[in-house]
Amino acid sequence: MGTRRAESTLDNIVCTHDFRINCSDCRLNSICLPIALEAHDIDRLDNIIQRSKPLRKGEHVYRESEPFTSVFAVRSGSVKAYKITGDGKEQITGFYFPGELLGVDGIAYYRHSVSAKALETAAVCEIPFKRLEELSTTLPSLQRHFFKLMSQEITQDQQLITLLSKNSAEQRIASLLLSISARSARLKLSATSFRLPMSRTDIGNYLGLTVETVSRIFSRLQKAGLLDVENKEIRMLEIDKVRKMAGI
Amino acid sequence: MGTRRAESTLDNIVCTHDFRINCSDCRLNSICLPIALEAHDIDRLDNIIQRSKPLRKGEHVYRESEPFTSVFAVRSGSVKAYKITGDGKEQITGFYFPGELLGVDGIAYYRHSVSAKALETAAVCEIPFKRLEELSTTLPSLQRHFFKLMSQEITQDQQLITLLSKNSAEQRIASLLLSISARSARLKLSATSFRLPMSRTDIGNYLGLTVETVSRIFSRLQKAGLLDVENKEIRMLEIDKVRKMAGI
DNA sequence: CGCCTGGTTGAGAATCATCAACATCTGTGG
DNA sequence: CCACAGATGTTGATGATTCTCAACCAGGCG
Repeated sequence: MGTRRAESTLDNIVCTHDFRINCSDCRLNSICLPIALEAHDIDRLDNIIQRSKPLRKGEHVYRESEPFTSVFAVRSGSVKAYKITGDGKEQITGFYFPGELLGVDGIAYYRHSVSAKALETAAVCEIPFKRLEELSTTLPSLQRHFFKLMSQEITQDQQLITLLSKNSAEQRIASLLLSISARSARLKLSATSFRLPMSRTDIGNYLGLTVETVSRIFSRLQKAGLLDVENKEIRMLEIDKVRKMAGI
Repeated sequence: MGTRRAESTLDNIVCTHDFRINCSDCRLNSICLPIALEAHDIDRLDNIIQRSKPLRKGEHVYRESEPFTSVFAVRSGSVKAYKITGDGKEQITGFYFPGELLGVDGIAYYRHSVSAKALETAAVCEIPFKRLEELSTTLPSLQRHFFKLMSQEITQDQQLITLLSKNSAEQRIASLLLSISARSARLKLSATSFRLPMSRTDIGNYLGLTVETVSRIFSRLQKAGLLDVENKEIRMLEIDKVRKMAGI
């Protein structure tokens, strides 16, 4: 009951105290921004990146409608992006894990179109966009990589659109679990055992479901023997069946 | 019964026969790609743009998983983007009207992640991406404009996500109508009277609803006096009530 | 300890999907 | 120009999924 499975949490993959580590040494650099760069170009990028202090749970990386000045890479922990709709409701548009880039939504209008806040203790790298833009003009591979990241954001959003438009509650949950599983694996962590950093309410919000439905489906999947759910700790016992359920 | 309201169709705003018109003379240039450019820079962009022959209804601009080489600007008519999901279903991810850019989804993996086909007779400008990229490095305002367009795509997708996640069938339809109304207005056409280029099935697919539900809601809005629906011709009689219904 | 937030479970209600029948529109060939 | 066929759209009856409301439980923190 009281035991924690801390070894599987996503927020421990880099030491959060040593936030001065630079891009060349960062163990995330194979999935983060500089993937396409040569060593000496990484240093040039490294010079413009600002490493911020760890954020505590609930603290904002940036807020909707704030002037857009930077994009951010998650170093540890996790972040949710959300916007407040016309009628005051929250809509979560994405969850971001270590190595993932957030904030590109702000480029269009020089303002952030969503807010981003830490789901747990988290650290982010801040990359001033103006300087990134300047650097891009002299480093074509950086420009290309940056285009690629924005395009990935589009592809992801479109996947979510499909999920919301066509799939049942069960399929949505299964897909989210598989997505988090894949990201956990990308970080060299377990693909079958991980901790959900977000609340059930957040999951429901993101997937267009109510908390109750989310809760019921977790229970159902557990009863069916596909999952072992213990609060936020998830163990996927039958990942193939989960895949099938998600429609893959 | 037999009378057409052809004056309001979106596909007539430029002469589809004269597809050799260049960017400087194009009446869409204030909303299309070169918005941020000086006259002599527009010429440089103009040189790399290829104008294609008009597409007939159902013809593809590009197909999912084809190698990505170009982005496209709609000159006349309209286009839908869609992808085929794992289990063989179609999911429409967007509708594109004159002056709008499509194809940026392909940048990430050098392949198109969706297919795009003409909803009616349509003409598009093809912009080879490689040359656009090269030109971008010497024209910062073009690079910035291009970032902006990709970012807009993200913002739009996120709006659709919110729509699908939080809103009722009635609200989704109302929102789509308002979106098309706004785009019609941007093309200097009527904001209250326009022709829907897509089928009811397409609308349902895009909004995550069945055809029947779409049809019923059109009927309901007509009975309530908010709309005048005559097949694909829409007249918005009470646009403020539609706005309220959409939650704006 | 008790409060408060977050999560679970149940019963009933609402929305939307499904199935089915029918109407209308489009375009093709006579 | 008409007739027909297939596609597209409308309407109704029924049913399933998910939401809403409500009660209850568990864990974390002052």
